[in-house]
Formats: sequence, C-alpha cells, structure tokens
Amino acid sequence: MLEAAEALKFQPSVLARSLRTRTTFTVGFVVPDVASPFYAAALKGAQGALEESGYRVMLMNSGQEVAGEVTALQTLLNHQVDGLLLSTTGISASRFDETVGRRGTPCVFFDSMLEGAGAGGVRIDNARGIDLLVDHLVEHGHTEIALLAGSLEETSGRERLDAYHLAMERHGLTVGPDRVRVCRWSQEAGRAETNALLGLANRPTAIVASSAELAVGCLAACRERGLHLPGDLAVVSFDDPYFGALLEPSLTAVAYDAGAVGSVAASLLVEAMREGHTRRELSIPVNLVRRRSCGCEDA
Amino acid sequence: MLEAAEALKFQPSVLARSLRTRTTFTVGFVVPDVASPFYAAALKGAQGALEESGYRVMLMNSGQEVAGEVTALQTLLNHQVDGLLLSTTGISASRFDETVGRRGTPCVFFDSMLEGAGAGGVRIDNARGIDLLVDHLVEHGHTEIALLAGSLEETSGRERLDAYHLAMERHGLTVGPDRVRVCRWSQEAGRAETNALLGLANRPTAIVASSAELAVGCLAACRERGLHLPGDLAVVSFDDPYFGALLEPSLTAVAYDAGAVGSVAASLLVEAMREGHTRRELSIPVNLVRRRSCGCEDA
DNA sequence: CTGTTAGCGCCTTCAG
DNA sequence: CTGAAGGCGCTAACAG
Repeated sequence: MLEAAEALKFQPSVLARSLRTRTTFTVGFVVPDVASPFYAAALKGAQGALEESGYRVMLMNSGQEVAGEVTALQTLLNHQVDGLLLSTTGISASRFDETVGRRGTPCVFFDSMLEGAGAGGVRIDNARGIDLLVDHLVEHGHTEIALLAGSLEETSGRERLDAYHLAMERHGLTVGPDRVRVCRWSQEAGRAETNALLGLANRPTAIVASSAELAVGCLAACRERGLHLPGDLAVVSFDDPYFGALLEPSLTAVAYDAGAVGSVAASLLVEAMREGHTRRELSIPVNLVRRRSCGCEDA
Repeated sequence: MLEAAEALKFQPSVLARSLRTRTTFTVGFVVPDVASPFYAAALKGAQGALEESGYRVMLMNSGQEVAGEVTALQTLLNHQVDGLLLSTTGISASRFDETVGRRGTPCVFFDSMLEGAGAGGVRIDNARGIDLLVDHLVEHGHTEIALLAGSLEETSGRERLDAYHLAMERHGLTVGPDRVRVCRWSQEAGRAETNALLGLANRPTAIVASSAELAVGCLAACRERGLHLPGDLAVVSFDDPYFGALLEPSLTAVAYDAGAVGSVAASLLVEAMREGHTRRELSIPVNLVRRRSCGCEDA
C-alpha cells in the first residue's frame, strides 16, 4: 500500500481538523493551585483518564481568586476546548452561565463545586469523613472539640464545617464561641489559628484539622508551646499525607484517593462530551487511619 | 465605534489564527509524574511564567518510561506546540532528534536533561547540594557515609551520585561496597534500601538521601528498627519538604526553589521561541537547612 | 492607506 | 463507490 507507507510519516494537522469539525479533543483543567498535593494528584488522575479517551489537557491556575478563574475559563473557551474540569474558587452561578453557559461546553466540577451547575460533579465524602473524625475523638472521651475549618469559599470547606456542627449536635455536644477557626488552607494559618485556640479561656482538648496543611501547622504550634500530644491535646486531620506515619506524634487522619477524584471527574466529562447531558454527581469514599495523635497506639 | 462595541463580545478563533499563522501560542510540558511535589511545583512556576507571556500549557505525563515520553512528544508536536518543556526519563539523543529535531520546535530541559540537546536547560545545583550535605556530616565527625542514590536514569540522580563520590574523595574517605544504593525515587525504596544498609556488616553512621521521599522512607525504616536518631544514625536529605521541621527528628536538608526551576525554564523557552536559538544552561541555587537529624540542635 | 482575495489543511458534501 | 470542490475563520499579500 502506498497509503500505508506514507502513513508512517504523515501526521494529519490537528488544527485544520479542529477548525473543520469544531472539535478539539482538548479539555481545560482549572484549579486554584496545581502545586498543592491534592490538585496535583487529581490532575494526574484526570490526565490519565482523558488521555485514554483520546483527549489532551490544557492547564490553568486560577490563583485562588474569581477573577483568575473567569480569565482562565475564557482563555480555555477561546481555545474551543470540548470540556472543562473545574475546581472553583467561588464563581457565581450567573457569572458561570454567562461565561461558559452561553457556549454550552460541558463542565464537570470536582472537590469544590457550583451546586447544580454544569454536567455534574465529583466530591470527596466530606460529611462521612468529618463524622469519622469527630466520632473517634468522642470514643476517646473528648467533648471539647475545636475545628480548624479552612476557607468557606470552597464547598469542601463549607461541607466539612456543616458536618462538624451536625456531628457535634448528634453527640449532644455544644460548640463554644471561637471554637471554629475559618482561615486559609495553609500551614501558617493552621499554626496561627491553633495558637488562637490554645489561648482561649477554656481551651479545647481536641482539634480537627480540615486539611493536612492545617494539621501540620497545628503540630508546629503545639511543638512551639511544648505541648505533649496526644496527652495535652488530641489532633486529627482530614487528609492523610504520605508522611503522616512519621510525624511526631503520627497523625490520625481521614484518607481518600485524590487521584480518583480527578479520574472519576474525567470519566464523567468524557461521558458528557460523547453522549450529551446526563447530569451526575458522585462522591469518593473516605476511611479512617488510626495513629497516635488521637490517643490510639500505633499498630 | 461599532467595532469597539462588537469587540466586547467577539472572540477571534484561536484555531483559525493558528492554522493561518502556524503559531499556536501553546507550550507542551512533559514530566514523568505530575503528582510528585517537585514536578507539581515546577509546573506551577512554568505555567505562571508562560501565561504572562501569552502562552498556554498542554500537559503530558510520560509515566517514567521512554515510550510514554516519545508518545507525549509526538502528540504535542501534532498539536503544533510552539515550544517544549521537558524533564526527560532518558530519551536518547537520536530518538529525540528524530522526534522533535525534524520539526525544529524549541525545547528547554529542566531537572533531568539530555546533555547538549534542545534550546538549553535548567538544573538544580546538584553538585553543590551534595557537597553541602557531605561536608556537614564530616563536620559532625562522620566518615562512614552512605548514599540512597535514587535512580540513575535521570541526570539529577547521576549528578548527585557523582558529586557524592567526589566529595568523599575530597575528604579522603573511601566508599565501601554496597554503600551506594541505586533505587526508584519512592518512599518504599528508601525504606527497603535503608534496611539493606543497616543490615551491612559495618553499617554506616550517616546516610545521605537523594530526595525527600527517600529520606522519609529511611526514617520509616529507622523507626521500625527502634533506632535513635541522630545518635545511632545521622540522616540528611536533598530536598527540604514543607513538613521537614515536624518529622522526628526534624530533617536537615538541602533546600531550593522548585517553582523557580519551572519559571526559569519557561523564560528560557519564551526567549528561544521569540529570538531563535541562543542555547543557554542555568542552574538553581541550593542552601543547607540545619535541623536535628544530622546531630545539630534545633534553632 | 484601505479593501479585497487567496489560501492554511482538513472534512463533508455532492457529482460522476 | 470513487473523486473533486467548497468552506471552517483567519491573516498576509496584493490591488485600488
């Protein structure tokens, strides 16, 4: 075959094909900060799943602000991406509609979502995770449980906060004033807010950190104050970092598959791009990893 | 102006423009594993710098193997990217030339590079980093110093290994057999190789880990064996992870700006895409962070 | 200096 | 069933 022989070297132009067919086989991926371990893992998962289905991924950082998010979406839409994977920093429904709704590009949200918008979403099972953490602290006899809540801009922050209130209520526990610390998702914020908590008149006996970064910051503050954990204070974390077993004390945490968040979201998106609109929401399971920071013994 | 009024809503088609001008303002970014903290940080740095210059980034995972790397490059070239940012897993010069050389797309390597190829490269100052680590251990009186070398597929692994031999020689120290452990860049490999090291007839009194993952694995092995650090064994690491201060003992390490590796590489690439071929190599500085795992006291 | 035209490389339609 | 032609939206070259 002459064709076969040529095929070896001939590469059809993706650009011309896209111009003609109005399909780019490219998906836009937008997160607040790719360097964060969670988003990096989700990106890897999504990239893998998309590549298997023949899609390429174009990456944008929204830089933790709505303006950046809108710009990113616009750039991506200009590039005529076939779909969007988005962990929002808090775009409004109207802003979202006027940006991507007009063009009708399928969008799957993950981790932090705009309720009811787009072609669906994938979330971590935040409620269950917080329940696991609070229940376990209660099993250890704690009643004075505080929360390093992280930011309420993202749904994951809000869901974890809500679940905390519900769990406390379920156990008949009251949430004292100042016991909930809303802050940025950083180690430094975790340190500062833990110091605030420990400076309280009736300080808590246990702290739930809404992320690994916050937990690490919390441990730093404890170490600075010379606290002995878990005796003086129990600490548990939503997120099980890979070095969790080697911290001092080793960290009791809720673990989940961050890569799966990305790959499942990608599957949903591929489906939406192919079949059309079948809005679906999925949730990634979590499980409790017991270590020493809660008062358990190491396995 | 009618034009101005329309301009608000009208978005020229990037695709048609690209087809016509043969310029996509898109850059391909290829790494073995985006989920690894270093590559994620480099990606963020690169993305930021590229965006400022009007470029978009298309991401590909090579999955730690040459085949994946070639596929990734081909996909990217099909998309007519204007430039490439690549941390290679060991593609050969001939393979590289026949894949990207033909088309002449500028390529800047970073971290792990193909010597002499492409439009330049950015590396971490591996030699200086290892010198800092070995010198410091010698200051503490160590002479029996082993190396968790990581993989030799990447230039960073090879450079760190070479620097280790040179540094040992400079101090008149001999490197016993089995004192250098070549392995994958994973926590598990670090654990396994540390166990091998500790099982040796004359075990080392100090270990240099070529990456944070290896160091964490090393600490895990030590803990399992009930070793008291830094008394029984000193451990230092090339890479300063953000939780380094909270490990037990806190980790003495060589730190550097991973984001800068990406952004500097991106700048070099932008220059190459605009001006043409001015091959340049740059190196990112490192510094020693003294903590307790080497035998120092915490600050 | 402004307005028109001819492709960029492909896919899809229509004619043969 | 095979083959030629038009156009996707843009820009560069050219004519007025």
